[in-house]
Amino acid sequence: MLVWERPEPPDRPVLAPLSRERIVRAAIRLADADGLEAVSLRKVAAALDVGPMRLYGYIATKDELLDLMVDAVYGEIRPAGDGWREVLRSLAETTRQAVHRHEWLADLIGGRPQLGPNALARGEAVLAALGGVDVDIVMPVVTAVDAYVIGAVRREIAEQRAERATGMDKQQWQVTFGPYLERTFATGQFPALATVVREGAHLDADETFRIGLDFLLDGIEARISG
Amino acid sequence: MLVWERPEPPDRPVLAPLSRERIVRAAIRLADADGLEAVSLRKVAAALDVGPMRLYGYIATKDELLDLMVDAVYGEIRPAGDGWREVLRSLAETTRQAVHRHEWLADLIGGRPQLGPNALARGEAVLAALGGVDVDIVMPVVTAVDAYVIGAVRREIAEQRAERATGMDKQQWQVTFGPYLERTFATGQFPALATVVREGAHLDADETFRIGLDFLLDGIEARISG
DNA sequence: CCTGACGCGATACGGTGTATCGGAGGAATA
DNA sequence: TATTCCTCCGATACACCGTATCGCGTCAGG
Repeated sequence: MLVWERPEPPDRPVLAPLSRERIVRAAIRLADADGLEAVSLRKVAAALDVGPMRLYGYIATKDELLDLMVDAVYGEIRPAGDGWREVLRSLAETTRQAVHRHEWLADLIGGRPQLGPNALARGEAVLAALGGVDVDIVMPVVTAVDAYVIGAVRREIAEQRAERATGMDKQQWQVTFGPYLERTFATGQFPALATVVREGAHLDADETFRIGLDFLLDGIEARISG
Repeated sequence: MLVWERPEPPDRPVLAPLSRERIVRAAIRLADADGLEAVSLRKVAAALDVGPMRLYGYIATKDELLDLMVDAVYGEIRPAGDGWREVLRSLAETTRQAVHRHEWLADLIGGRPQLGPNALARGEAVLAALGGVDVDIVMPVVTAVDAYVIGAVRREIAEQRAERATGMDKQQWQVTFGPYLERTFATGQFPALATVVREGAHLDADETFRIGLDFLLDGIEARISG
């Protein structure tokens, strides 16, 4: 052991003063790269060259960090378009795209009320663009579209992960539906299901999302301008 | 320490021979009582008077246990009714009720493809009841309804938990919308949002769910029988 | 120069999911 | 019956988690 310890490498600049924002960005980078289960306070701290406990000066709890991550992504969503239908479609599509950019969002979306600044700004943008719609019905309409999007993207990402895990691409999956399901269908227990899967049209994820969204928008149309 | 150890309490009957089903039931009991985060393999095992490692003879992983829990609840859902609209409405309502009986389901639903026997049986029941509907469109229709339900109940349970956490009842929550939001609205950053929240009709969870569902069913009607 | 407060981060604690492996118990064989 | 083998159970262990605690180094004030 040395008698005098080198006091500090004096030239390493104090990179940046650590902040909520830097913490959240680091967490999102980890989640984008390796999924949500790769986000631990220890790993986030390590990515910032800092002890784990340092983070508690900026966030109260891990759940708060997750909320901040979600809100950060909500900052990427800004619906646009003319007329209520375009606005709602844009809201749905841009939200879906955000989830595809950040798969881990599928695990968190809808799981907690989103009251962060970016989520509120998104809501403000939507409602402002929907200014012409009856104030008593606009909230249920937006809520319904959000609900549909949340459920649809969750299923979509879940399916995507399952395909990735089995190593099958979409085509194989839909044709064979997995050896397990083939076997199950072969038992004849689920005739209606088997018929639909084998004879029904097979749609890709984009089409499925759009069709369901169109159902919903068509139904909304009847109440808004019908 | 005794010279002879009591070999075993001979009268305690070997209660039941441990099975997937008993494990899943125990896990569901824990989750119903204390939430999903109370479900750990150690606690489930303890509830069954068994060492944690015993469980691995029946399940491969904790995720598999969670899948089995979800599938077990799917066994409670059996839509009924005459005509496609009644069937779909019943599908949505009974699924929602199942989530309200098992709040933890909101955390899991839609998170993985459900291919268990009960989920398939639910699908079979729905499709069989929808026998009259065009085979090319029935799948997107059911998928859309499921997506809406998943997103809607997630938001619903999330909001319910937030209210419970703040100790506010629904009325207070909607009127004050929390001191934080009041303060935020007071800044004038979100005029459209503030207007809608303050002037729009306030609906309870049942109404909100039903209205969104009606939007969707109305939109489906146009494609099915319109 | 001394003292005090303060804030950082090392350490610690109780928990998690699950891999490993020694040993007990029963079955099969001599 | 005695002995060997095999199987399967569960104690132990490992790596990791979120976070409470608290000693120490550092700096401000007297």
